[in-house]
Amino acid sequence: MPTTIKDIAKYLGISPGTVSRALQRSARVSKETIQKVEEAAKKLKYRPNITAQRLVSGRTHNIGVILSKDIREYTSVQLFNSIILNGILEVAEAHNYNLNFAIDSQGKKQGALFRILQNHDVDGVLIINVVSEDIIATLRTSGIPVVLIDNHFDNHSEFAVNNDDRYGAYIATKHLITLGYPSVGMMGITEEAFHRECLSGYMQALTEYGLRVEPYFIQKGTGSMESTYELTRKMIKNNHLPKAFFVVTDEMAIGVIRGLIDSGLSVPQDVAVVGMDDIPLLDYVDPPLTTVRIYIAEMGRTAVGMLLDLIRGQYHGKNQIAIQPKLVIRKTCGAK
Amino acid sequence: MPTTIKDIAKYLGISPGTVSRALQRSARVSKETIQKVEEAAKKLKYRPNITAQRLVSGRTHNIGVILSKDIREYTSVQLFNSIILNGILEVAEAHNYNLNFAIDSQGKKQGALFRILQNHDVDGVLIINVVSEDIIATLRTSGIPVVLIDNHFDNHSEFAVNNDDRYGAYIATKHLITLGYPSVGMMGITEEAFHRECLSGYMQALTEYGLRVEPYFIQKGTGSMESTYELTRKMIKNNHLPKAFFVVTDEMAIGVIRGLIDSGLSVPQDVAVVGMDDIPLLDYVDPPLTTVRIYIAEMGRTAVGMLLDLIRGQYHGKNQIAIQPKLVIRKTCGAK
DNA sequence: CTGAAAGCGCTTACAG
DNA sequence: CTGAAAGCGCTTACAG
Repeated sequence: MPTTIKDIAKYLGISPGTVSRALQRSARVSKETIQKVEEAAKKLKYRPNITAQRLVSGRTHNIGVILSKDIREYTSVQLFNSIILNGILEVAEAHNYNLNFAIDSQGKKQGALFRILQNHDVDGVLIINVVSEDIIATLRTSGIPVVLIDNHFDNHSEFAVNNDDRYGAYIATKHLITLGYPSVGMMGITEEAFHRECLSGYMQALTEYGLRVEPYFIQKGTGSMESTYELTRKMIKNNHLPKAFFVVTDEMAIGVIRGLIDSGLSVPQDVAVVGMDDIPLLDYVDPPLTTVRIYIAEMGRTAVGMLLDLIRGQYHGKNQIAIQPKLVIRKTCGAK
Repeated sequence: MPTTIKDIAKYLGISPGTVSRALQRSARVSKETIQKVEEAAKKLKYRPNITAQRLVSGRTHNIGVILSKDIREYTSVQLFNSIILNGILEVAEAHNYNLNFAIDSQGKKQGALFRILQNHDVDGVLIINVVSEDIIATLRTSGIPVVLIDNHFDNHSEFAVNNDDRYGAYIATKHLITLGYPSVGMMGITEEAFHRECLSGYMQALTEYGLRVEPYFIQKGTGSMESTYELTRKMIKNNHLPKAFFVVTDEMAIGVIRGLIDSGLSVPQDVAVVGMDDIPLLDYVDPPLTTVRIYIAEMGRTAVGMLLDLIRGQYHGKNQIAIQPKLVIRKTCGAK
């Protein structure tokens, strides 16, 4: 049996209430009492029972973290998520908050997600990646503060932290254009909101430098390496290819490069490629991939800060925060 | 204010105790009462207050997960950990357990780790990777069940789940030997227990096939790519190199390969290499790395199962469980 | 089968 | 500055 506040009270011959106040170093308790209590607490190895504290305070000191199913797969999406998690962990830990994880099992009305949402078990919720809309709706009715991370959500009334995809697409495309490639294509993705952002940045660069928009040069993969591999092969077969590609994820960019190489073309000599994410080992893939580095841990950190303020009812910033990415030049863009 | 058990009681004109029992579908409550209560609960949107349940049950339904500092760095260690986490999450979720994370901030006596350990906030603890010994000692005195994962801990009285490193080293070395390489070196690591395991498997293969042991061919890196890069360059400079290497991690294996290539040697023609881990993108590094695949998510799953049994006081298996890895053949071993 | 009561460990008005 | 008491939301012997 762990020591309780009562044990300390009995030990010192004072009341439990006073012990509690002393432990909180309340100004309404004498210095001597505080000291006596602290000594006794140490001696008796007292540790507060958080559960009891939670019950009376109504605060759980838990943050729910909802991940999309994807994280279970062994892909770079997973790594991406795990880095966001690190950022979250860092800040949450500093503020004495615990994290409760749950997977969005798409509609399955049970499991940890359900528990977290409905059982008063969290003070706020962080949602990573795409999660079904009805979960967000459920959350909204529950009144629990929610912050979306990397969620490419259209509704601007949600609190969200994202990579500035538009800007990322813009700098990548611009980089390729200023390198002198006469035509730049974009390999986008079937995820609509995300695609739209990238497209907007891509178009801005094209317009700014007076390049013609060739609709065929804008394709959409599903997110997998295979999808862009096939798309690339198809374009090659049709003999209609830009001199450079901005691809919206590194994994898809590797698919493009493989498609090119397997058709006997070389990168960047025949076609240049720039990806986005900056997943690990890119220095060692062949050829090393130039990409747009997303500051994912920073996204996590920012989101927790926002959520904590929201929980305390003192967030006054913008609903949507976009973190600026940065170009990382390696070999596939052809820059010397 | 959320609905409580009292609200339901008042609404139905029965006592809170009966409501509680009905909600648990106790056999000692009439079928009609159970039905009435369930309907009322639904109608009033009742959700149990987990905190209160915890206070009375004494069970937190939380599992503490302690990670080493490493996870904050953007390396494959991190990915490795994140995959273990997936395995953990999967099983914990299925059993309605939450996860509480903490970073081992090496001796810093505060933060989430401290909270988790001392505040009755978890029913059991999972420790991933190397954690300082005194934390394990603290845990042991607390009486909370602990399972180590990927911890390469010497003390066989601890509960632990690990990769079978000895076996991994054995199959890798054996593979290289049967491919016909006359000498096989091992690039080990400064982490002692881990190194010893690998060495034992490596030696077993050498002995079994009657290969001579050349002490200079057994080196130790720190874990980083750079460390093995330098070691390899040094061996080349000394003009004393085996025809093949088993390297205990993929990241270090890539360091070896870079060292070889930067010295004008080719892989696997001049020197073959086999790594261990099977981190992502290995198909696309140059040349694609043959490796020993570790089933890391499985390690996580196994560990949670063990911990849950331990918590319930009904674990009767072995203290140490080793998960068997598998050889994944790509290009660097030179197998056709 | 059901109710009244005590209790889990803590906090916090309310008196004094 | 301190004590006695009520209460957070639930569970569970104990009676009946």
